[in-house]
Amino acid sequence: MAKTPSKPITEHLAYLLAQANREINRQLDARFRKEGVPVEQWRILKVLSDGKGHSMGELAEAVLLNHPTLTKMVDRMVSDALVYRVQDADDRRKVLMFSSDRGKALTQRLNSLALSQEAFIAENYGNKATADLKRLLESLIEKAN
Amino acid sequence: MAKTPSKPITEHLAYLLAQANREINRQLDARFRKEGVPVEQWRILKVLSDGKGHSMGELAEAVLLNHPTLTKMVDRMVSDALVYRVQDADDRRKVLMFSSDRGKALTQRLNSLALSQEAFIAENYGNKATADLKRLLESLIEKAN
DNA sequence: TGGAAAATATTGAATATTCAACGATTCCCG
DNA sequence: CGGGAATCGTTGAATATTCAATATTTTCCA
Repeated sequence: MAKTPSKPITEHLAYLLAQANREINRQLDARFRKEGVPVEQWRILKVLSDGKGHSMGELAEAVLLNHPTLTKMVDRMVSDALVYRVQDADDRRKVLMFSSDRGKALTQRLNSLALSQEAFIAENYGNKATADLKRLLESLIEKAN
Repeated sequence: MAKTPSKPITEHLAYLLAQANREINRQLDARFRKEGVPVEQWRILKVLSDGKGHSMGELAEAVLLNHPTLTKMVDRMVSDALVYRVQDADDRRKVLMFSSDRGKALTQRLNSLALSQEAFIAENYGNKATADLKRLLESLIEKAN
């Protein structure tokens, strides 16, 4: 009886996603290095950049962090005067997060770095491939929920 | 002058990858729950399942962990008698990792859980979409290196 | 050949994340 | 209305990850 060669890990979707995510995230992190900001903080700032207050729960969902992790990351950002908390008057269990002026200024610089990465990818990987990939990812995410 | 509405975060490739990765990884983790093994350990076991010894450096690369993290995870797996270390006779700086019998048995159970997830995805998301997505991810990873 | 530089893995300290429990507030229904 | 259940966010302890430094071995070239 022959050994059944199991499917290589590199053919698993879960692995390919992890690998691609790691690589792209690393490149983005490298660009953000000079601002000294992790990618997660950019996500937070970006979500808050609409000027509306967002609750911690909303934020956690949007920026792909679980609650305690977000709480502590926000603590750091408050220390850095990038964001601030306001208790929601309508539902006093909630805390609404806002971006400070300093946070907004940083957001713009980070946005620009992120856009430049997007442009770099589109150029090296191809516009069509990039668009196709995004579409497939969106659809996977939708199905997975 | 109108406010320039910045590109929503959900349109950034980096974000879509992070989101998809998080979701798929969660589902896989949920399946592995009953074995009490994190996804990273499955990757390690899977790479070692060829029976050849793999150095820590090789492994770290293959399983998407950096060296110190891998060292400590391997420590835990050695405690659990899933893997063991052997100093490489040809290059004594290196340590070769091997899977124990217990590790191999666990690997099979995990492989089966992972395959069932793959099947589930292929079914719900579509065979063609899954294949296309994998192809695009492989190509992105290749370009990104 | 000798020895500086590179490669490999680990360690310890600092940092970050997670899990479970908690406190406060709101919801809901009997 | 009253009070138990659910929701929201935070905290503290346990765990995991990362960064910088280290020890060991090999490589290589002067």
